[in-house]
Amino acid sequence: MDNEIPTIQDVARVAGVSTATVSRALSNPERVSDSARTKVLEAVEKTGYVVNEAARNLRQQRANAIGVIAPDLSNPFFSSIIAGIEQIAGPNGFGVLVTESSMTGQGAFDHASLLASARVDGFVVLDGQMDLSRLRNRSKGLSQVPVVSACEYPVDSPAPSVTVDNAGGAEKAVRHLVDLGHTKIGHITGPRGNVLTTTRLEGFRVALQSIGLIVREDFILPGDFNLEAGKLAAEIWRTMEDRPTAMFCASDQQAFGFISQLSRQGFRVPEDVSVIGFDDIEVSGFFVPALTTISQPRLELGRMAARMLLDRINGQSHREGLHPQLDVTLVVRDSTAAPVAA
Amino acid sequence: MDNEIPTIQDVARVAGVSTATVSRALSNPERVSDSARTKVLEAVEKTGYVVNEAARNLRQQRANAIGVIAPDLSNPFFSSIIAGIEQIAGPNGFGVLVTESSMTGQGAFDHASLLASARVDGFVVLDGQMDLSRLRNRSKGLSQVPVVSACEYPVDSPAPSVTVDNAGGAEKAVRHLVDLGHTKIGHITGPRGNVLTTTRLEGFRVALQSIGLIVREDFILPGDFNLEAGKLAAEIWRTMEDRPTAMFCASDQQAFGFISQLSRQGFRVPEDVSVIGFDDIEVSGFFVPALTTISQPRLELGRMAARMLLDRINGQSHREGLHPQLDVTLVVRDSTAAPVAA
DNA sequence: CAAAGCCCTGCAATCGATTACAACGGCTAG
DNA sequence: CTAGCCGTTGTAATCGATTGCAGGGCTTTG
Repeated sequence: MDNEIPTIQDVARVAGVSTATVSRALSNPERVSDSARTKVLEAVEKTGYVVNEAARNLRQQRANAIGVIAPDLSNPFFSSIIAGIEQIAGPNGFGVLVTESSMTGQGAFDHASLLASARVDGFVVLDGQMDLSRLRNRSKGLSQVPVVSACEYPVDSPAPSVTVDNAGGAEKAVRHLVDLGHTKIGHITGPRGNVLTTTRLEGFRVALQSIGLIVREDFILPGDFNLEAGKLAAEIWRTMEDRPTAMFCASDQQAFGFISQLSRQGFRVPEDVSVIGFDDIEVSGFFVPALTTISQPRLELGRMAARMLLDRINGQSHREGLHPQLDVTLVVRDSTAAPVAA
Repeated sequence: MDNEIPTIQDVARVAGVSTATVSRALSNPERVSDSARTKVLEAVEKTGYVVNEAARNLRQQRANAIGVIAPDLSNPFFSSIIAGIEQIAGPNGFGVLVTESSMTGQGAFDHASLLASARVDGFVVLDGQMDLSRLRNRSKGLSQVPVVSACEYPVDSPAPSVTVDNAGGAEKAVRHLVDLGHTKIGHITGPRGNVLTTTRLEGFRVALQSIGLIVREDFILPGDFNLEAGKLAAEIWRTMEDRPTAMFCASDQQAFGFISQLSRQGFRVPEDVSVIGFDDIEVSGFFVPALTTISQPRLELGRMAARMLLDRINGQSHREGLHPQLDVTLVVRDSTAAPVAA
């Protein structure tokens, strides 16, 4: 077996045609004759030819790859989205380069350089804090840098984005708790400055008001999306004189931290306090108690973001609108129940 | 601001030197004069030049990227490893392309093609079931295809790998349970045919025997690493006439599924049965009850795999041995306790 | 029957960086 | 004083695929 990698020259020689014909036969099959096409395909089969992407990328001035900028790779929430991106990008011939936002500025891996260096044709950004303004444009015809925000998004950016209905999710959560009979409902927020934090908080406020309940500011605890934040919030809840009987958490992880810490202190969920999360990550259905939560279509989020980005890269503009918003659904499990009569 | 991307020609013109000098000044700074170097660096600064990777890759016949083949992207266990790979690859100028094994054969994204097409220089394989034999060699000087297995590994492959001491972990788990006073210890295995499954099972057997306990085959339940498998095992445990008082689970996720299902049926952990997991994923410390488990250094696993692969790609051979094995540690939390006196 | 058009194909330029080779100036040693 | 060497620099070939342009053969049309 020959160990050398065959080039288009080899294929051309075997097929008895020019390299131009080989190239055309492979990328524009309808532009060559039937006989040429079959000869080329046979030669490709025989030689085991695979296109050299580096050469193609150089000539075509595109990378056939997209970058994904995620804030935290170890968070299971993001990995599903990335899987969704993969599902679309791969079959379209695009590679997916994953980077953590925290890597910015590390050697040649600054994200701006990643684009400028022709390594990727665009980005899916999962981190709302990213400063997109520094990205330079590489592809000539495009009016804007090919970037699509998913999930989180910078508030003032003109970049297209795909998100979920965060306010609607908050409302569904509140309504569920109210339906169970709760009136003293608290909220643990996400990190300060995050769009998801503000939209979910706002949705929470609006929902309470529209139902006719007053919003108690002391029931709104500052937090983060991670486990630790839930734990800290639990400590605060414990010391409150007048406690909420139900908590709407900004993320499932946060809810886990909250429940975990309460259990450790001898409280029980949902008997002592109902808890509802947001995200519906895989483990939520298997937590103890199984977590009631707002389910996000994470895979679809990634798939749609990838589709939108590929469209932009290919010059087609917003097939599905500039800012599609996906629906979320309430998943009722065991962490919420009617409040015990006082 | 000029919207065109500057090339090495532009830098050469601004600096008043040839492109060769620019190239040398950037990649072999010691081979040019001080004056030339400063002129070049200033010109780079002024133009905002970033090397075109496609051109470099074509000329140098390498991609400056590595591929990661993971069985399941949504499993949080793998994402940490990928983060570790990123940490090493990025600062070394290597991109990281992530693919799921399930994508194999989808369009141009067959993994063999990925290598042959000069998109990546090598692979970190996280899936022990992968057939590595089909990968073709691209880089001339190398004796073997640059592949490093991490975590899981094909049993008969000559490829280097970095793993953890699975048997040792199993032994630590068993010893912990025995120390607590358990004698009836069961095990839920991983998926059939997986190396981790067999080494952990074997470690479990050996540990029991060396302590002087007999291995009860009916206490060994077949499973998988996922949540669902734990749930199924719980159903079996429930129907057993003579139940183990402690279960060693092949993964944390599996342990969650097991505990979750038992709770739902009214059993309590660790009062009715002690449970110990394997992996120590982030949520384990926040489960209810907090999970006792064997902790794997996942980030370090990824970092070391990346280092080994980069060494191989650069022609240096196995700086740290062909098959390093990292230690695991026992983390005692609340899911294990002494058995209640019968 | 000739002019015009179309389809298919090949030639050769091109993308942007790296690098083998040659040239050149200055220095040292004989 | 000159041959030889070294350090520095530039010229131009090179990587492999794509694609503008032109030419050859065939069909269509006036």
